[in-house]
Amino acid sequence: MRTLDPKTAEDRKRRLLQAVIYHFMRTGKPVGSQVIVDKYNFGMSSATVRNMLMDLEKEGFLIQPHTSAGRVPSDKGYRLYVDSLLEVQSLAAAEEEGIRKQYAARTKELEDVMISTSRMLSSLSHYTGMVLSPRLDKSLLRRLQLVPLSNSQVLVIIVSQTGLIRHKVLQLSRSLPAERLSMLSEMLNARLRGLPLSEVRTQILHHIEAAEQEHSEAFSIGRELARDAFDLKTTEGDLYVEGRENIFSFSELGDFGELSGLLKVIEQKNLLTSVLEKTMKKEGLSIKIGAENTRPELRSVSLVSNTYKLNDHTIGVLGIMGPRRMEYGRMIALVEGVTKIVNQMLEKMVSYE
Amino acid sequence: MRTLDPKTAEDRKRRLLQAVIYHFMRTGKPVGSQVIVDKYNFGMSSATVRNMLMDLEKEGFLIQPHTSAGRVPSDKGYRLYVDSLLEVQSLAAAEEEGIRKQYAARTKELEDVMISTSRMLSSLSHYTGMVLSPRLDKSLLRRLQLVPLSNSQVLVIIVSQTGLIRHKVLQLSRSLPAERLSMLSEMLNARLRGLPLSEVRTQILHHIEAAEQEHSEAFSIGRELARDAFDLKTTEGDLYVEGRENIFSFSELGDFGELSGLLKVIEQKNLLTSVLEKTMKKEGLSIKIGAENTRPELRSVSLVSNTYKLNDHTIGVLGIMGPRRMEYGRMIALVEGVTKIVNQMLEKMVSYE
DNA sequence: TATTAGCACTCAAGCTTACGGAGTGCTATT
DNA sequence: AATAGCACTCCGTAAGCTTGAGTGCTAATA
Repeated sequence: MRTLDPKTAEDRKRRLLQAVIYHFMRTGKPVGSQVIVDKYNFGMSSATVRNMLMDLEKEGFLIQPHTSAGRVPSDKGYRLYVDSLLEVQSLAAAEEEGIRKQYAARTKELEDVMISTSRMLSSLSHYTGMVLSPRLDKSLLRRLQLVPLSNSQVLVIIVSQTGLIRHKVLQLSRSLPAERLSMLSEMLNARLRGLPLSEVRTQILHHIEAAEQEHSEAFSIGRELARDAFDLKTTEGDLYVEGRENIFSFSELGDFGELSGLLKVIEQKNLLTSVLEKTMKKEGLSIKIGAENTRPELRSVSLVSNTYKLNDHTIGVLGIMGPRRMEYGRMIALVEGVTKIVNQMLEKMVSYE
Repeated sequence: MRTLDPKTAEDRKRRLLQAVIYHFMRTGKPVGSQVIVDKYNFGMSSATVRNMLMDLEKEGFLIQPHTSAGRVPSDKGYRLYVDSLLEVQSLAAAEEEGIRKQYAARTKELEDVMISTSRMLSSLSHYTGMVLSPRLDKSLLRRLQLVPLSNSQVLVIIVSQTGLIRHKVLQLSRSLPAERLSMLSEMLNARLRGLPLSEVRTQILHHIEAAEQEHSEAFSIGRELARDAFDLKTTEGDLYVEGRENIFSFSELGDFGELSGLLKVIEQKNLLTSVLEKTMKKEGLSIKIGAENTRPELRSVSLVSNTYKLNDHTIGVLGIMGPRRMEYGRMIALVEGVTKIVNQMLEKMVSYE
């Protein structure tokens, strides 16, 4: 049995890589040939292992921090590990049920779901949990309500089909009696319901123009509505982040500057939002390992995220950010499990309509 | 002129302390006797300065990190500095006008004011800006509106006199036609307006009981309203924090653990809220230096905060968190200036009513 | 021909030593 | 009371040394 079947040899190399990555994930220290021999039963000497490690390094799956140190997985190594070596676990039924219960009953509106979800992701992973909520302008209008606050102020309430609730105070240039306002509210509500919010703006103007003859005051409020309340530039998806403090435990306390850069990205909503939005481009699970993230500040972390949807339309992303050496298996299972639950909750929420 | 008037001597010691603190604030390094002689014109030799420094240390105003190092101000030293040495500057009129403009026109509701204010504090101080918004249960009800979302769901909108807007989705146990709901909405609105929100809950039940004979359905929704929407335990003052990332530049990159603890406090809303609430107990400017903060994690930072009010009632706090060696003069002026502006804005907002 | 044992080599990390500099406290002097 | 002078302390840094884990290569082996 001297000569090995090349397939077997290749297979063994894979298993070795897997062992190295696995060990590194647990310890965080470069892995040497001796440890492999000691702790994993490959039935060969350290010298042989070393030869194979050299091969793996030449192929780019491993990296030596410096000559005569053990090996550390490269991004490419992790990638292979994630893509093929890993048998994807799924959340145990009991575990999933547990999560479901945690959501409790108080998730009637979308914001609650978002908050609970980011908490859940963070506390179960011990990393940082993130959820990007649906963009308002992509949602359909479920209800529009004008509430008089004073002679010259109106509170505009916008409820989207997805359960997002937004409000905005409008300063009127001319006053409007309460009864007229509530009529207007009903009128607009009836005509605009079900429209995408991005179209509401132009539709308001349209309807208002038609009504202009009848009630000139409607014209002015309509213009203000369209301009201020439905100016959706500012209504990009909201970001919910939980467990930022965990980056201290997982950032490998490398150097200070790196940590600081990471913090800066995590603290700034717009930066993190744009990162997440990128992963939303294609539906489904996304894993970004180290430098696969475009932002250089994120080169030492990995992102596991998934899109969630409603009526077969992708409407948002959720996921976790952790160290590159995370237990991808568990994390993938977690993110997928939570996504599943969120999808179901959203569906249920809309069906109440 | 050998023998000095004791008053003059004391005065000179004060000025020396001031110089040490001033210098330390700029450089962050322990201050030695030589530097004082070189850069500040006290007209005496380093030996004399050393003697005085020893006195100041014995009195507890200065600390030596270790034998044969320069001196560093103690909390007590900063305290004296702040309390008496410091001539409080006020914001230049032009500067104040600049801030006022920054607030822009889009601050019609309270939340906008809070957000803008925390941003303002952070960006002008380069530290971390914080605002604690009024507690909802302490405010008066300005408007209550029920909006039908579906047969079994009602959106409850609560607008406080201070301009706080809260919403809550209510799941009804029995359905209610839209017209009846809007009548109920108007009825409650008329009767409850102006009441403190903390009383609204019991009042709802009261009014509902009276109406029970007429409309039994009102009873059930009223109970749900009182139980869910006006359960104000969860409505403690909201916290707005901006510029967390700045703690990296001011935390003197001491040791890692300290920074991590600080981060943890800053990240957790409830912790930071309770810290700020403490400073709210007595009205007016509050300066907490280092260990004067009860939380041990905050022992290396200082807090400059001020209460803001409406109708002579303290309703919230705003302030900054920075390094102990901050320029207290400028920071105090900043916090006071911003408070003044916020007070005025709040007054104006309520007057729209 | 794949594997192994053996060996020389490398490098990071930790420890010791040396030393310059900043700063002090004390004492004798003015 | 203020100062000059001096011995001393301690930090920080750099240089040298040792240790140990780990490597790559080569020659022997089954």
